[in-house]
Amino acid sequence: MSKAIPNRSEDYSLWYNELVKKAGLAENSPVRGCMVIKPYGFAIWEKMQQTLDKMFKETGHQNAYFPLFIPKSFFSKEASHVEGFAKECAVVTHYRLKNDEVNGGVIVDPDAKLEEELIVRPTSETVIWDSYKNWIQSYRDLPLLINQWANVVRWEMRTRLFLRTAEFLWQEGHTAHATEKEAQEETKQMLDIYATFAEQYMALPVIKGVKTENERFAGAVDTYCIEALMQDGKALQAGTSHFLGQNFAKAFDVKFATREGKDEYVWGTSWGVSTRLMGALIMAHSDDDGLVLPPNLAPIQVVIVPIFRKEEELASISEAVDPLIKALRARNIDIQFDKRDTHKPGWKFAEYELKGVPVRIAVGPKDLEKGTFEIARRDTKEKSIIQQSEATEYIINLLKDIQENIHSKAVNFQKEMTTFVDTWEEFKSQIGGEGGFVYAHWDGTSETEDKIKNETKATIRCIPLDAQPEEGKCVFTGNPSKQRVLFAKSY
RNA sequence: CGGGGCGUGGCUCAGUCCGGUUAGAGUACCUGGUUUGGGACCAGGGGGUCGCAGGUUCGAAUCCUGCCGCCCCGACCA
Repeated sequence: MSKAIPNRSEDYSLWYNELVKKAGLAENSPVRGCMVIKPYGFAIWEKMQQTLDKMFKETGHQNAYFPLFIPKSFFSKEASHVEGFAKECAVVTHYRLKNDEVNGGVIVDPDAKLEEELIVRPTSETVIWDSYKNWIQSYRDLPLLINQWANVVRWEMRTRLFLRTAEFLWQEGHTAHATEKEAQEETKQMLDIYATFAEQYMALPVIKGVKTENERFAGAVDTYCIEALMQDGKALQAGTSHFLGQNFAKAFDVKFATREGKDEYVWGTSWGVSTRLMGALIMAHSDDDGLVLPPNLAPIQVVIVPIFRKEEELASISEAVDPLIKALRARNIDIQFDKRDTHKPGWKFAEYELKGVPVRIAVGPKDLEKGTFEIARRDTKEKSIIQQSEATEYIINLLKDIQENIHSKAVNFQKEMTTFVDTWEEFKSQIGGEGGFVYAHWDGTSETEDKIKNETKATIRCIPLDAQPEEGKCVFTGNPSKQRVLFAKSY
């Protein structure tokens, strides 16, 4: 059997790239830095969307939609925000094309210059807060809990499928509250939702924490994040939740009348996850044979591959699997019966492994004779012969078991790749070697953080929320520190 | 924007240094047959502006000049 994808340990980024393409998730588009998400990849994203959307609505949020274009002037209202995004904005300057009389083709009509340029949103804080000014008058209008599913554009210098593309799909929540405490609670609630989603659906353990000043979102008072560890020992920021304080309220003049009749600025939050989660899902669990999808997010959870020579054989196989298909569908399992005669069984086995389908059932003449199914699990590659009458319950339990197994495998990996270091030598050799999560003391200054980054490429991923206070000395300067922070090389 | 590499059927690439039959292979695709419990085999077939433009030459994928595009490493970042 020829290898469909490169070996994971030999060249991780080549492996990742080929896997994304071969599994039919996405490909590079002719448009610079953009990607085409193919049906199978989009089906996974849709499952993520549905799950997250439900969690948002259960916590009182509503969806809305705001414009793609943002007038340039909106950006100048929050100084640190514009500074953070200025270098990566796509700008619309004209609104019309015309025929090129000289060279043929079309040119931008110089007469159609916009009076004010429009920025293609890199994030929507500014347009949304501009609306909030009109939506919020009194404490009765609060809290305002809005989410939007949208695309955004950031003109990145270098792109990578799912992990960093010039255009990406995401969800951005933007909330306004009467009190600082309530906004803080919202920020943390959404971080918890992201962490729960990562753990329970993506089977991905994450570290919750707060960003240092260097890594903070432009315009935020505090940026909280979840950090995940990939199989090559690099960290990936999988989601962020920002406490905005009153920064945007002040910039866009969003005030409300309190019960006491006083005018006050509202308190804001914003939070988002993107198609980058797809990258995390792929990199965290996949192996040299392809994707390994957690059952809770797999578009196809169970596939049936019939093994047959003649039409009659397929007919009797269909008859045998029909009750199983009905029973599993009744239990909300996504099951597919691949009766195509254009591909051989072996080809299908390899294909569904590449696509990460958690459970595969093979049914042939031998099974029909014995009244059995051959049931194979993607995560461990184990095969079992199961009586047809017991198959439904077996598969339902197996899906649960696979979900748990993928999760605990990722938990163990993260544990093995987590080290606590106290000396600069250890720090350098750990980061330069196998990488992983490195907990070390830090003196709390941006200067030290920058120096460590310049020397080792490692950054502070976050100051973990659940870290125990611990007296120590900064691994770089030796200055006093009160708790360890999480270092790693990152994507 | 700096440093490196590469543009040849859909995909992966050989051929380029040292110019010379009709430009090749693997894979994918189409047809027929044999196959079908782990990416089948045999036979036949279709598909190429050799990135673009110009130049040198009897002759250019190959040499020269200019341009364009892509990938990798950095800086930047969800």
